[in-house]
Amino acid sequence: MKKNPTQDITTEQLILATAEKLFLEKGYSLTSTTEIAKIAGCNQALVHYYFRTKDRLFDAVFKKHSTIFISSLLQRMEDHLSFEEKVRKKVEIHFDVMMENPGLPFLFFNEINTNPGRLNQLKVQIGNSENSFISQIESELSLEIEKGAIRPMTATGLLLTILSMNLGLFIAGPFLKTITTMQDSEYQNLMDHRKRENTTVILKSLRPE
Amino acid sequence: MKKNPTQDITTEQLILATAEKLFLEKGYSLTSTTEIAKIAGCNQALVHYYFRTKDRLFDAVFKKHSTIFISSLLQRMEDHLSFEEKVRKKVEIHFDVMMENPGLPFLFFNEINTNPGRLNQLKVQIGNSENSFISQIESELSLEIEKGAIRPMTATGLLLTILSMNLGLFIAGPFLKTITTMQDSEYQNLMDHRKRENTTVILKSLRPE
DNA sequence: GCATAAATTAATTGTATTATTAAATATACA
DNA sequence: TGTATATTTAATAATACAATTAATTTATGC
Repeated sequence: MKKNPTQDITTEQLILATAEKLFLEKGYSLTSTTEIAKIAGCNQALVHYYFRTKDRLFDAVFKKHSTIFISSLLQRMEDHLSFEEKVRKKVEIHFDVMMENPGLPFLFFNEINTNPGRLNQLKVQIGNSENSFISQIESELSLEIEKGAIRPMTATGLLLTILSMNLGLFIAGPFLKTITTMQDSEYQNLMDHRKRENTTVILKSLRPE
Repeated sequence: MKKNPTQDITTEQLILATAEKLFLEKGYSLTSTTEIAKIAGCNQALVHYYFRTKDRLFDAVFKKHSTIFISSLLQRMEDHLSFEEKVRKKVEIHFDVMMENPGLPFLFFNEINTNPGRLNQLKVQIGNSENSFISQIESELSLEIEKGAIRPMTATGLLLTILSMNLGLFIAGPFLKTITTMQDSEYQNLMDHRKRENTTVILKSLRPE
């Protein structure tokens, strides 16, 4: 069945992995099935044999990564944590996922602008998990607000702040890196620092008065 | 010289305007010179007659919009304003510019990922204006920090926070709008609210302790 | 009005791309 | 071993695109 039985990865998986890499780097339209095949080291027709169309192939990649992204944002935190610790950890986890998948915002953003239809498949995913982080912190949040420990806001609003800060940084970061010709190590330092900074900003934004 | 002398807009300007619209909507690679010509109502060769290559045409669009974007972020505020008022106004101006040019982040972001070389031309632009907002607030900021009115941070760091928050929102916003099938008016309300929210978050993030 | 230059078009070239088809090769399995 | 099935390839069709060329139309200055 397999041509190269020494490797335990199938050709199909190899094609998918290659496509993943290229789509994340350059987006849908700048990536050709020819290039995917070339880099994967197989015939171009094979890409279509396994995935029929470029669009379906992209879809496979998109599904996988949207799941990573969405769940990092919406997953519940451990219940025993305090409210502030939940928020802090949420920021950090979301940040780390983006750090590990720097191509992710690009993939998403590109799709919103060029093919918003593809986002529809996310509705189900998000609808299902809506009673996750948001519903988890909702009651706790209104309690803190009543106590006067936190200024009035909604759970969704808080989540949007977290998303904005982290997402914005991962868009602005590469931009900054490019125009200031920063070294990789410098960039790493910057991002480490901004992770702490983003957490600080968000936690401070909760304060009342 | 002009085919249609009743309009005071030249064909060249019309082509540029059409290209602007399409590039902002769909990015470089999904926009063809054929489509530009079609929508502008002229022959495709004319696009190349005026701008030689698609790349140069894009460059013209990019230059124009990058100037808008960069200067909204780096321009000095009126000197007479208090420090807090300077920050507040900076957030609002930057926000408003993005609101008026919703395609702008996409244009930039796309270029970073697909053709970082084009960003080099921004270096000069940014280098020149570096002694603008940042240098304007730098001394004032360190004064406030010494007084203990603001927690320790750099002017660049503060600007990055502003950029992150606003940019992030304008990426996350369309995403939210799409997956929640929001009406335009609802979206407008959301953004109005988030403008105030972003300002609040950023001003709160200055607080010491 | 006429010559010159500018603006515009039709036609075409070369290339890249997605997708399909039919043939070839490898694998499984009985 | 032999046959069915899965995998892989070469070849190619169909299309879209950027860019060029030569010809045509339109405007301008004299």
